[in-house]
Amino acid sequence: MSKSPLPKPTESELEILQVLWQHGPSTVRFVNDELSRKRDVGYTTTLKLLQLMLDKGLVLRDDESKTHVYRAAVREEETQGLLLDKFVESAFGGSAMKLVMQALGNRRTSREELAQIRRLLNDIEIQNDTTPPSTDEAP
Amino acid sequence: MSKSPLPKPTESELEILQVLWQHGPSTVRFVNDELSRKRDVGYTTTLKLLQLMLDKGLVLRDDESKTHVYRAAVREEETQGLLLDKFVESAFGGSAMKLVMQALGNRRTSREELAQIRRLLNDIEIQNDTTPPSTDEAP
DNA sequence: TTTAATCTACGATTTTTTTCGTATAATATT
DNA sequence: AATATTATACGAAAAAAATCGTAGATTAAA
Repeated sequence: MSKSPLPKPTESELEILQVLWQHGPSTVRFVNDELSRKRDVGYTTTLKLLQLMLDKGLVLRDDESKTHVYRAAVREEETQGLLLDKFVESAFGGSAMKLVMQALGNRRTSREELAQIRRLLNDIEIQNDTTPPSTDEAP
Repeated sequence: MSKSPLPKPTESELEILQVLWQHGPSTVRFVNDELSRKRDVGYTTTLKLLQLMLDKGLVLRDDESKTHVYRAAVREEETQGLLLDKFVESAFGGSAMKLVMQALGNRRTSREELAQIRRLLNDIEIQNDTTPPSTDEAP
Protein backbone atom coordinates (compact mmCIF):
# COMPACT_ATOMS: atom_id res chain seq x y z
CA MET A 1 0.00 0.00 0.00
CA SER A 2 1.65 3.19 -1.10
CA LYS A 3 0.31 6.67 -0.63
CA SER A 4 0.44 8.91 -3.66
CA PRO A 5 3.79 10.70 -3.61
CA LEU A 6 1.89 13.69 -4.89
CA PRO A 7 4.37 16.14 -6.32
CA LYS A 8 4.09 19.67 -5.07
CA PRO A 9 2.91 21.80 -7.98
CA THR A 10 5.01 24.77 -8.94
CA GLU A 11 3.74 28.30 -9.10
CA SER A 12 2.70 28.08 -12.74
CA GLU A 13 1.23 24.67 -12.37
CA LEU A 14 -0.87 25.99 -9.57
CA GLU A 15 -2.25 28.72 -11.78
CA ILE A 16 -3.36 26.07 -14.18
CA LEU A 17 -4.90 23.95 -11.50
CA GLN A 18 -6.86 26.96 -10.36
CA VAL A 19 -8.38 27.23 -13.78
CA LEU A 20 -9.24 23.56 -13.90
CA TRP A 21 -10.69 23.60 -10.41
CA GLN A 22 -12.81 26.60 -11.17
CA HIS A 23 -13.99 25.72 -14.63
CA GLY A 24 -13.70 21.98 -14.79
CA PRO A 25 -12.21 20.03 -17.69
CA SER A 26 -10.81 22.39 -20.27
CA THR A 27 -8.92 22.56 -23.51
CA VAL A 28 -5.45 24.01 -23.72
CA ARG A 29 -6.93 26.93 -25.55
CA PHE A 30 -9.33 27.71 -22.79
CA VAL A 31 -6.75 27.39 -20.05
CA ASN A 32 -4.42 29.61 -21.97
CA ASP A 33 -7.10 32.22 -22.50
CA GLU A 34 -7.83 32.23 -18.81
CA LEU A 35 -4.17 32.62 -17.88
CA SER A 36 -3.83 35.37 -20.44
CA ARG A 37 -6.39 37.42 -18.58
CA LYS A 38 -3.81 37.98 -15.87
CA ARG A 39 -0.48 37.89 -17.61
CA ASP A 40 1.18 37.21 -20.92
CA VAL A 41 1.59 33.56 -21.80
CA GLY A 42 2.24 31.83 -25.08
CA TYR A 43 -0.04 29.06 -26.16
CA THR A 44 2.71 26.47 -26.43
CA THR A 45 3.92 27.41 -22.99
CA THR A 46 0.60 26.46 -21.52
CA LEU A 47 0.51 23.34 -23.61
CA LYS A 48 3.93 22.28 -22.44
CA LEU A 49 3.02 22.90 -18.85
CA LEU A 50 -0.04 20.77 -19.16
CA GLN A 51 1.98 18.00 -20.73
CA LEU A 52 4.48 18.11 -17.91
CA MET A 53 1.68 18.08 -15.42
CA LEU A 54 0.28 15.04 -17.15
CA ASP A 55 3.58 13.25 -16.65
CA LYS A 56 3.65 14.22 -13.01
CA GLY A 57 0.14 13.00 -12.58
CA LEU A 58 -1.25 16.37 -11.65
CA VAL A 59 -3.78 16.30 -14.45
CA LEU A 60 -5.52 13.76 -16.62
CA ARG A 61 -6.53 14.16 -20.19
CA ASP A 62 -9.11 12.95 -22.57
CA ASP A 63 -7.68 12.68 -26.06
CA GLU A 64 -10.68 11.11 -27.67
CA SER A 65 -11.40 14.10 -29.77
CA LYS A 66 -8.68 15.90 -31.59
CA THR A 67 -8.42 18.75 -29.18
CA HIS A 68 -7.50 17.22 -25.88
CA VAL A 69 -9.33 18.00 -22.72
CA TYR A 70 -7.45 18.24 -19.46
CA ARG A 71 -8.82 17.96 -15.97
CA ALA A 72 -7.31 18.15 -12.51
CA ALA A 73 -6.13 14.85 -11.08
CA VAL A 74 -5.67 16.26 -7.62
CA ARG A 75 -8.39 17.65 -5.45
CA GLU A 76 -8.41 21.27 -4.52
CA GLU A 77 -8.59 20.96 -0.75
CA GLU A 78 -6.03 18.22 -0.67
CA THR A 79 -3.54 20.19 -2.68
CA GLN A 80 -4.17 23.34 -0.75
CA GLY A 81 -3.59 21.43 2.45
CA LEU A 82 -0.31 20.15 1.19
CA LEU A 83 0.85 23.56 0.13
CA LEU A 84 -0.38 25.10 3.31
CA ASP A 85 1.72 22.73 5.36
CA LYS A 86 4.83 23.61 3.45
CA PHE A 87 4.04 27.25 3.63
CA VAL A 88 3.40 27.27 7.34
CA GLU A 89 6.67 25.50 7.78
CA SER A 90 8.78 27.71 5.58
CA ALA A 91 7.22 31.09 6.15
CA PHE A 92 5.88 30.83 9.67
CA GLY A 93 8.40 28.49 11.19
CA GLY A 94 5.75 25.87 11.66
CA SER A 95 3.26 27.95 13.60
CA ALA A 96 -0.13 27.70 11.95
CA MET A 97 -1.45 29.94 14.63
CA LYS A 98 0.78 32.81 13.66
CA LEU A 99 -0.42 32.41 10.13
CA VAL A 100 -4.06 32.52 11.06
CA MET A 101 -3.56 35.55 13.21
CA GLN A 102 -1.81 37.32 10.38
CA ALA A 103 -4.42 36.29 7.88
CA LEU A 104 -7.23 37.51 10.07
CA GLY A 105 -5.50 40.54 11.44
CA ASN A 106 -4.06 42.04 8.33
CA ARG A 107 -7.10 42.20 6.15
CA ARG A 108 -10.69 43.20 6.01
CA THR A 109 -12.89 40.37 7.07
CA SER A 110 -16.62 40.63 6.76
CA ARG A 111 -19.05 40.06 9.60
CA GLU A 112 -20.33 37.03 7.81
CA GLU A 113 -16.92 35.51 7.47
CA LEU A 114 -16.18 36.15 11.10
CA ALA A 115 -19.35 34.34 12.04
CA GLN A 116 -18.32 31.49 9.84
CA ILE A 117 -15.04 31.19 11.65
CA ARG A 118 -16.75 31.29 15.01
CA ARG A 119 -18.91 28.42 13.93
CA LEU A 120 -15.83 26.51 12.91
CA LEU A 121 -14.18 27.25 16.24
CA ASN A 122 -17.19 25.85 18.03
CA ASP A 123 -17.07 22.69 16.02
CA ILE A 124 -13.42 22.27 16.76
CA GLU A 125 -13.92 22.74 20.48
CA ILE A 126 -16.60 20.14 20.53
CA GLN A 127 -14.29 17.82 18.71
CA ASN A 128 -11.55 18.63 21.17
CA ASP A 129 -13.80 17.78 24.11
CA THR A 130 -15.17 14.62 22.59
CA THR A 131 -11.84 13.36 21.35
CA PRO A 132 -9.13 13.51 24.01
CA PRO A 133 -5.64 14.65 23.09
CA SER A 134 -4.15 12.05 20.83
CA THR A 135 -0.56 11.52 19.93
CA ASP A 136 -0.90 10.15 16.47
CA GLU A 137 1.88 7.84 15.52
CA ALA A 138 2.21 4.89 13.26
CA PRO A 139 2.20 1.44 14.87
CA MET B 1 8.05 59.07 -1.29
CA SER B 2 8.70 55.55 -2.35
CA LYS B 3 7.88 52.42 -0.42
CA SER B 4 10.54 49.77 -0.31
CA PRO B 5 10.16 47.52 -3.32
CA LEU B 6 10.96 44.67 -0.97
CA PRO B 7 11.94 41.66 -3.03
CA LYS B 8 10.12 38.49 -2.22
CA PRO B 9 12.59 36.11 -0.61
CA THR B 10 13.01 32.71 -2.13
CA GLU B 11 12.56 29.46 -0.27
CA SER B 12 16.18 29.23 0.83
CA GLU B 13 16.41 32.87 1.68
CA LEU B 14 13.42 32.42 3.88
CA GLU B 15 15.11 29.65 5.78
CA ILE B 16 17.95 31.97 6.49
CA LEU B 17 15.67 34.77 7.55
CA GLN B 18 14.02 32.39 9.98
CA VAL B 19 17.35 31.80 11.63
CA LEU B 20 18.11 35.49 11.83
CA TRP B 21 14.68 36.31 13.17
CA GLN B 22 14.87 33.64 15.79
CA HIS B 23 18.44 34.12 16.91
CA GLY B 24 19.26 37.67 16.01
CA PRO B 25 22.45 38.79 14.28
CA SER B 26 24.58 35.80 13.38
CA THR B 27 27.73 34.76 11.64
CA VAL B 28 27.71 32.71 8.47
CA ARG B 29 29.00 29.81 10.48
CA PHE B 30 26.13 29.96 12.90
CA VAL B 31 23.49 30.30 10.23
CA ASN B 32 24.99 27.40 8.37
CA ASP B 33 25.06 25.25 11.47
CA GLU B 34 21.43 26.00 12.07
CA LEU B 35 20.44 25.15 8.52
CA SER B 36 22.48 21.98 8.71
CA ARG B 37 20.29 20.76 11.52
CA LYS B 38 17.52 20.24 9.01
CA ARG B 39 19.24 19.43 5.77
CA ASP B 40 22.60 19.24 4.12
CA VAL B 41 24.13 22.55 3.13
CA GLY B 42 27.65 23.54 2.30
CA TYR B 43 29.20 26.45 4.10
CA THR B 44 29.93 28.42 0.96
CA THR B 45 26.40 27.90 -0.19
CA THR B 46 25.10 29.64 2.86
CA LEU B 47 27.72 32.32 2.50
CA LYS B 48 26.76 32.94 -1.09
CA LEU B 49 23.11 33.12 -0.23
CA LEU B 50 23.78 35.68 2.46
CA GLN B 51 25.82 37.74 0.04
CA LEU B 52 23.03 37.68 -2.49
CA MET B 53 20.58 38.64 0.18
CA LEU B 54 22.82 41.53 1.10
CA ASP B 55 22.64 42.77 -2.46
CA LYS B 56 18.90 42.46 -2.48
CA GLY B 57 18.66 44.31 0.76
CA LEU B 58 17.14 41.46 2.68
CA VAL B 59 19.91 41.49 5.24
CA LEU B 60 22.50 43.89 6.57
CA ARG B 61 25.94 43.06 7.75
CA ASP B 62 28.51 44.28 10.14
CA ASP B 63 31.99 43.70 8.79
CA GLU B 64 33.86 45.49 11.52
CA SER B 65 35.40 42.33 12.80
CA LYS B 66 36.88 39.80 10.50
CA THR B 67 34.00 37.39 10.63
CA HIS B 68 31.01 39.29 9.37
CA VAL B 69 27.77 39.38 11.23
CA TYR B 70 24.51 39.40 9.33
CA ARG B 71 21.12 40.49 10.52
CA ALA B 72 17.70 40.63 8.96
CA ALA B 73 16.86 43.87 7.20
CA VAL B 74 13.21 43.03 6.91
CA ARG B 75 10.80 42.52 9.73
CA GLU B 76 9.26 39.17 10.35
CA GLU B 77 5.59 40.15 10.35
CA GLU B 78 6.00 42.38 7.36
CA THR B 79 7.63 39.70 5.30
CA GLN B 80 5.19 37.08 6.38
CA GLY B 81 2.37 39.36 5.41
CA LEU B 82 3.84 39.85 1.98
CA LEU B 83 4.30 36.15 1.45
CA LEU B 84 0.90 35.42 2.81
CA ASP B 85 -0.70 37.70 0.28
CA LYS B 86 1.05 35.99 -2.56
CA PHE B 87 0.24 32.61 -1.18
CA VAL B 88 -3.42 33.32 -0.68
CA GLU B 89 -3.53 34.55 -4.20
CA SER B 90 -1.76 31.67 -5.84
CA ALA B 91 -2.90 28.76 -3.75
CA PHE B 92 -6.33 29.84 -2.59
CA GLY B 93 -7.43 31.91 -5.50
CA GLY B 94 -7.45 35.01 -3.36
CA SER B 95 -9.71 33.75 -0.61
CA ALA B 96 -8.06 34.29 2.74
CA MET B 97 -11.11 32.79 4.33
CA LYS B 98 -10.60 29.46 2.66
CA LEU B 99 -7.08 29.46 3.88
CA VAL B 100 -8.02 30.15 7.45
CA MET B 101 -10.66 27.47 7.39
CA GLN B 102 -8.16 24.97 6.07
CA ALA B 103 -5.52 25.99 8.54
CA LEU B 104 -7.91 25.68 11.45
CA GLY B 105 -9.75 22.65 10.21
CA ASN B 106 -6.93 20.45 9.18
CA ARG B 107 -4.82 20.43 12.29
CA ARG B 108 -4.93 20.06 16.00
CA THR B 109 -5.48 23.38 17.63
CA SER B 110 -5.22 23.72 21.36
CA ARG B 111 -7.94 25.19 23.51
CA GLU B 112 -5.67 28.04 24.35
CA GLU B 113 -5.02 28.87 20.75
CA LEU B 114 -8.71 28.73 19.98
CA ALA B 115 -9.34 31.18 22.77
CA GLN B 116 -6.69 33.41 21.35
CA ILE B 117 -8.40 33.43 18.02
CA ARG B 118 -11.74 34.20 19.60
CA ARG B 119 -10.19 37.16 21.28
CA LEU B 120 -8.85 38.34 17.97
CA LEU B 121 -12.24 37.89 16.36
CA ASN B 122 -13.79 40.05 19.04
CA ASP B 123 -11.27 42.75 18.46
CA ILE B 124 -11.91 42.67 14.78
CA GLU B 125 -15.66 42.91 15.22
CA ILE B 126 -15.30 45.89 17.46
CA GLN B 127 -13.12 47.47 14.84
CA ASN B 128 -15.68 46.63 12.22
CA ASP B 129 -18.44 48.28 14.22
CA THR B 130 -16.44 51.32 15.13
CA THR B 131 -14.99 51.83 11.72
CA PRO B 132 -17.64 51.50 9.00
CA PRO B 133 -16.77 49.92 5.67
CA SER B 134 -13.92 51.97 4.31
CA THR B 135 -12.33 52.04 0.94
CA ASP B 136 -8.82 52.68 2.08
CA GLU B 137 -7.08 55.24 -0.03
CA ALA B 138 -4.54 57.91 0.59
CA PRO B 139 -5.84 61.46 1.01
C1' DT C 1 57.88 31.71 11.89
C1' DT C 2 55.76 27.81 9.86
C1' DT C 3 51.68 25.41 9.68
C1' DA C 4 46.94 24.83 10.28
C1' DA C 5 42.36 26.61 10.56
C1' DT C 6 38.86 29.84 9.29
C1' DC C 7 36.97 33.51 6.40
C1' DT C 8 35.38 36.05 2.36
C1' DA C 9 35.08 36.73 -2.57
C1' DC C 10 33.57 35.12 -6.72
C1' DG C 11 33.29 32.55 -10.89
C1' DA C 12 31.11 28.74 -12.57
C1' DT C 13 28.20 24.67 -12.56
C1' DT C 14 23.91 22.26 -11.59
C1' DT C 15 19.17 22.01 -10.92
C1' DT C 16 14.62 23.63 -11.41
C1' DT C 17 11.18 26.15 -13.69
C1' DT C 18 9.43 28.71 -17.47
C1' DT C 19 9.13 29.92 -22.13
C1' DC C 20 9.22 29.35 -26.91
C1' DG C 21 10.21 27.84 -31.90
C1' DT C 22 9.42 24.59 -35.29
C1' DA C 23 7.82 20.36 -37.41
C1' DT C 24 3.87 17.86 -38.39
C1' DA C 25 -0.86 16.31 -38.37
C1' DA C 26 -5.77 17.24 -38.47
C1' DT C 27 -9.51 20.17 -39.52
C1' DA C 28 -11.85 24.04 -41.55
C1' DT C 29 -12.35 27.55 -45.31
C1' DT C 30 -12.47 29.26 -49.85
C1' DA D 1 -8.24 20.71 -54.16
C1' DA D 2 -5.57 24.26 -52.43
C1' DT D 3 -4.94 27.28 -48.57
C1' DA D 4 -5.43 28.83 -44.04
C1' DT D 5 -6.26 27.74 -39.26
C1' DT D 6 -5.63 25.24 -35.15
C1' DA D 7 -3.76 21.22 -32.76
C1' DT D 8 -0.02 18.39 -30.53
C1' DA D 9 4.77 16.88 -29.85
C1' DC D 10 9.17 17.88 -28.54
C1' DG D 11 13.71 19.71 -28.33
C1' DA D 12 15.94 23.27 -26.57
C1' DA D 13 16.89 27.91 -24.95
C1' DA D 14 16.18 31.34 -21.30
C1' DA D 15 15.54 32.54 -16.59
C1' DA D 16 15.68 31.74 -11.79
C1' DA D 17 17.62 29.47 -7.81
C1' DA D 18 20.82 26.73 -5.44
C1' DT D 19 25.29 24.63 -4.89
C1' DC D 20 30.03 24.30 -4.86
C1' DG D 21 35.25 24.74 -5.65
C1' DT D 22 39.11 27.38 -5.34
C1' DA D 23 42.01 31.37 -4.52
C1' DG D 24 43.71 34.47 -1.40
C1' DA D 25 43.56 36.87 3.09
C1' DT D 26 43.62 36.78 8.05
C1' DT D 27 44.06 34.85 12.41
C1' DA D 28 45.30 31.08 15.63
C1' DA D 29 48.27 27.35 16.97
C1' DA D 30 52.47 24.93 17.24
